Amino acid sequence: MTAPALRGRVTLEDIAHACDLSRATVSLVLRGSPLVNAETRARVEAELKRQGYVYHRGAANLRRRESSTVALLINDLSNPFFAEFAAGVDEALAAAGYVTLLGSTGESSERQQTVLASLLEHDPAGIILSPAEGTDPARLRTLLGMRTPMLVFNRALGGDWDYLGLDNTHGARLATEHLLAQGHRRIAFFGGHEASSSCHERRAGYRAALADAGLSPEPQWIVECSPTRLEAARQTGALFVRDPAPTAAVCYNDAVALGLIAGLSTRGRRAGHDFAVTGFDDIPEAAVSAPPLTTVAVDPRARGRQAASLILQRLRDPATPSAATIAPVSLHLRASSQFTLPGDAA
Amino acid sequence: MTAPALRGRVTLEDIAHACDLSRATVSLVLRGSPLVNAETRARVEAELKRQGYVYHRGAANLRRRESSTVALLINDLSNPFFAEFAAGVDEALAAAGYVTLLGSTGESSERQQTVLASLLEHDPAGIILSPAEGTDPARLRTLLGMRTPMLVFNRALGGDWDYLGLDNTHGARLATEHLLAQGHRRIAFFGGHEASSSCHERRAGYRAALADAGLSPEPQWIVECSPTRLEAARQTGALFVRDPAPTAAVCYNDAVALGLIAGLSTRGRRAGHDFAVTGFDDIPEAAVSAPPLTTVAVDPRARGRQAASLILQRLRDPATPSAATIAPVSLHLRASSQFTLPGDAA
DNA sequence: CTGAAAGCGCTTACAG
DNA sequence: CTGAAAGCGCTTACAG
Repeated sequence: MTAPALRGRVTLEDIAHACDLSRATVSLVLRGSPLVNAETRARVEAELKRQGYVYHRGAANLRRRESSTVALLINDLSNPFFAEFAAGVDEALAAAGYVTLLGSTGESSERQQTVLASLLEHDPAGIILSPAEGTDPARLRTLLGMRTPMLVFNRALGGDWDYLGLDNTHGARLATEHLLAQGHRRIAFFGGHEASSSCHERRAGYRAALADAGLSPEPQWIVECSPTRLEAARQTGALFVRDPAPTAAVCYNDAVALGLIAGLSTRGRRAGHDFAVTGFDDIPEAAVSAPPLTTVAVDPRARGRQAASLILQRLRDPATPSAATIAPVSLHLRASSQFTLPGDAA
Repeated sequence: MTAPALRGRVTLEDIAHACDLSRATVSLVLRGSPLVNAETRARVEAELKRQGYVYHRGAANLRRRESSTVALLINDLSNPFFAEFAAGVDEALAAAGYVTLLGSTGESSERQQTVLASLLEHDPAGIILSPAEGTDPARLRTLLGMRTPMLVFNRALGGDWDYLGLDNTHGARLATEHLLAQGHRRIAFFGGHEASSSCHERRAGYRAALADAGLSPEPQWIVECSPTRLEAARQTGALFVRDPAPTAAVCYNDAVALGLIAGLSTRGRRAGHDFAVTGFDDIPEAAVSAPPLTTVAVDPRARGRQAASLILQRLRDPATPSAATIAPVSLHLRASSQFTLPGDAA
């Protein structure tokens, strides 16, 4: 089997010629102008269909100095959090008549510069960026200039870009309060790197909840590790090197929590029985792990829709106050019904 | 905080004017022509940087009648299979200098028509489509015409489009042989709809493996259900209504397998102990379910890279034979080490 | 109600 | 080595 023969493009000129009209009139038909005679319009529309005309939005955008695309730059779609976020962004952009230009940084700030430069050449009306770790705002600004509005998601960069963040502090507080309500008093914060803003904020929420309960964490209860399942499993032992050992842990995210559950199991402990664990993100795996994980639901798809509508609003009205002042997203705890703990009040 | 003042676009004309040159010469510099005097080139490059020039690829593409985008139409990024696939596509397209235009059909053939029409107006060089269920090839062809090459992924549509499919038959055979090797003789095929080509093919592989072992399935071992976790859990009972009941099931996909595991648990049976289950896809949840699932690894990310390189090859050489003749992807079984079964040879 | 003309930002033969 | 001119497919005042 061979490829079908490709045909050349049908242009307005072709339609105009066939209808004995000028390009201008055909263009008016396309754009739904009321000036055009009804009979003329009908003739043109029939011809458009007959020749299989496809509007060349790029040419129109060039002439009108507009753009109908928005660039979406994320870490990687392999991460369900970003995949859901991207799905939400695309859904809302499509509904508004925009097309999503996709780019992945792979969590590398170098690649981020390259990919962003490439996307900018496609003249997006706006940009939604979930910044790679270690992003330098100054370099970003140099690349971006002042032409294209950008919404930063998930990781604050400073600068005067719009920003949509999760209320990490509040989320971690919810998780910590959940464990306190179960009777736990020796609660660890497990995973993440203090240098990242989201980890920093989550730890703050954790400390605040403990402080409200008149508690303060032992230093050895705060354990750093890369936010991956594997690293978390490897670092599990760090929780138990010194007494008093914790009886529960607020984890930086679900990946870490799942790794911790595995790590506990290796040590003969059963999560949800000997040791309580909470996650953050509510990734699909959280619901099917054994036991199902109590976690902070972030609803990344809704965040995506929200990000899209923020950037669209900015495009409509460039003078609106920056979204950096918009209240952070509120989160809720999705507690697993199967996740009950023995009273372990120390 | 207010939005930064947006500035107008810097064009070749601006650079040319500043350097006392014509647009043509600046264009030659951009395109790396050896004709340009070295000193002139240096001056232009400095000025490009100074003014923060951004190449307008759309304008260039219009003039050159080229395109540097590829449209990717998938069901929904919420499905990790498609998210991984999309990640692979984007990775390979970006490496080749293309930008991905994203579109989601939500498994609706109506939306597929709408979204594809919108993407076509952005003049993609090619299209990668994972078709929605119930896609009508004739309507697709009407919309597409003969201008834009398309690669169909995962679900055969007929027509003379390029096609990349999984070797479903082989995968299901592997899963079935795995269960046979464990000693099972009464093996069900659970989930999916016969009408879908992938389900049809997987059942064929299952039957073939059984036939090779001198077995043929009882009719009640073939159970239809929608390929979702919930439906699978609901349909679990259908496996046990009549004797002889199966001792194992080859599931249509991982979602169905996880639903079946839940359904078994409701009935007091333990998957991997009283009843053996295999999946298909190797989604991330498969590894963390209890017990971890033995499944057919499809490596959707590699499929994405493959799809991208096929469409790129088609763009390079429109006359290459259609990929419909390309050998289907081979699959392998990812057996969970924790998944051991009692000998249950009937 | 319709057409001629100019122009969006670029490229590419063709001269010189 | 550099520039003038035409043109990609469209839109939009401006005439008529």
